[in-house]
Order: sequence, then structure tokens, then C-alpha cells
Amino acid sequence: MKIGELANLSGVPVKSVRYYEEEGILPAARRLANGYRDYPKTAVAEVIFLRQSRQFGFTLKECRQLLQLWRDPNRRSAEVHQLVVQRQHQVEQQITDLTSMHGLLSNLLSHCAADDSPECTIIDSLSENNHE
Amino acid sequence: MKIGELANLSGVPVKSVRYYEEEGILPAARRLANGYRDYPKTAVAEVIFLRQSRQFGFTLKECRQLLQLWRDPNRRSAEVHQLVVQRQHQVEQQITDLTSMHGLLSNLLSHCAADDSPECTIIDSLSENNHE
DNA sequence: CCTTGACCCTCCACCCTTTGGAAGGTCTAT
DNA sequence: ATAGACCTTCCAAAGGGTGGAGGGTCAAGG
Repeated sequence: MKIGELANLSGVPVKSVRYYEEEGILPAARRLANGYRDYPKTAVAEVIFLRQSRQFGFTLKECRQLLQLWRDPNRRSAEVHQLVVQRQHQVEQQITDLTSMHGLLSNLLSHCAADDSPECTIIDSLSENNHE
Repeated sequence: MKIGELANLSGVPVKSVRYYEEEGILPAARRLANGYRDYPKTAVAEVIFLRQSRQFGFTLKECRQLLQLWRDPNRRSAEVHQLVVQRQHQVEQQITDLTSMHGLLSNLLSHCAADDSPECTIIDSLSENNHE
């Protein structure tokens, strides 16, 4: 199977597949006589797994680990679990930060007249030094 | 005032100040005879405003707009308000996405044995094709 | 007078993940 | 023969900086 078909079946752009190979996330593909990449059928599942992992927000480095576990028949599921827990914590932290930011933005908005005058409490708030 | 002092007073690294200048976010500083950047006192407030805007998650492009409004005595506060509302929406979207992701991750975790066996429902879930 | 240390300068490269394009080779169908 | 749909590699851009190399400048102290 050539790279275009793999891309279609897996839902990952051709460009990305090549990039993943270059980064060592995916193994280098065999080549046909004309230099085209030639993939086994099993590659589809691999790339789908990769796409799914990315969608869960794992970095490529983490995806590499996950793929290694995916390939390893002797993996310990606890190890997989650990990676997901880690990711879960990151997501929680991001939600916390964004929620806090959301509150601050609401605060800014609630005090602003939002009219044609140049007086602007938002500008004033952003000018305050919360540093030190 | 030289760049180091500006950096200290504003809480933004020297490197970043130079980067902002290069990107046209901050105006190019005057130079002393020896080539050092020389800032007026007013630059401190400008850079503090920039730092605060960044902390609210505005991109540098947005910060440029905000700074222009900050400098403009004839600004309409509605315009500032609009930028903040936009940012607010982005934050809301991100929270939504992350919350959804968090739920999916919880789902993954809840079904995983997390022991020494290679059986792993997480791996299985990530292998599923949700594409098409 | 010389050195040390704290500044400052520019330029280049890297982080991460993709995406776009240029320039070119290959295969199939008309 | 030619169009067009593939494929190849390599280079550059995005955002928002950060780190380092290699070098200039200035004040204080020995």
C-alpha cells in the first residue's frame, strides 16, 4: 500500500505520515523499486492508533511510548494507565488555568462601558503591575 | 533607561523585549552612542501592559492591537471590549474541548485494570477508528 | 594599567507539530 | 504524446520565545 492509501484509511495527512517517520515515531517504510513508500496492511492500525493518541492531546514523544506499548505483547497495562493519568493531570491543570483566566476576563468585561468613549476600565486593568 | 532596567521594572525578560521590538509589537528603541537601546520612562508601562495582555492569553498580534488602542487617546472602549469578548469565547471553547477530553480520558482510565498483565482496554480504545 | 564582572550587541539555532510550496520523478489513461 | 494523479526530497513558515556563541562597553578594584 502506498502512502496516499494509508493516509486515506487512517485519516492522517500524507505529510504527517512522512513527518512521523522522520521523527522516528513510525518505522521507516519499505520502498518500492521506484522509491515510493510501501506499507503493510498492519500499518493502518498503527497510524490510526497514533491519530487517536494525538487527539487525546499526547505529544509525539508520548505517542512514541504509547505505540511501543501497543506493539509490545508483554506490556504492563499499569504503564499505559500511568501515561493516561499523567495526561489527565495536565488536562486538569489546563482547565483550572483557563477557568481562572475566564473569571478574570469576565471581571474585565463587566466593568467596561463598551461605548464610543475612550475611557476604558479594561485598558486600565491591563496597565496595572501585578508583578513583584 | 537601558534594556536590563526596563526588563526588571516590567517583569519581561530582556530577550523578549528585543523579540517584541523585532516583531514590531514595541516601537524600535532609540540608541545610545554605544549602540545600547535607550528607553524613556513611559516604556515601562507599555511593556507591563504587554505582559498583562499576554497573561490573559492574547496572541502577539492581538497584543499589538491592544497596545495601539492603549496608546490611542481617541479609542472607543467598545473596540477594546470586543477584543476581550473574542478572547473570552476562545477560552470558553478551549475549556469545552478540554472538558470533553477529560471525560474521555476518565472513561479510558475507568476500564483499565492497571496491573502487570498486557491486557489493556486503553490500548484497545485507542486502536478504534473513529474516523469517517 | 589591567583585569574582572556585569552589562549590552547581533546572529544563528532550537523547541513542537504541521503545512505549504518548489522542483522533479512515475505511472495510468486517453 | 500528454494530461493528471500520484510519489519523492528539501526548504520555509507559523507562534513565542529561549539559549548560546562571539564580541563590544563600562565601572570598580588591585
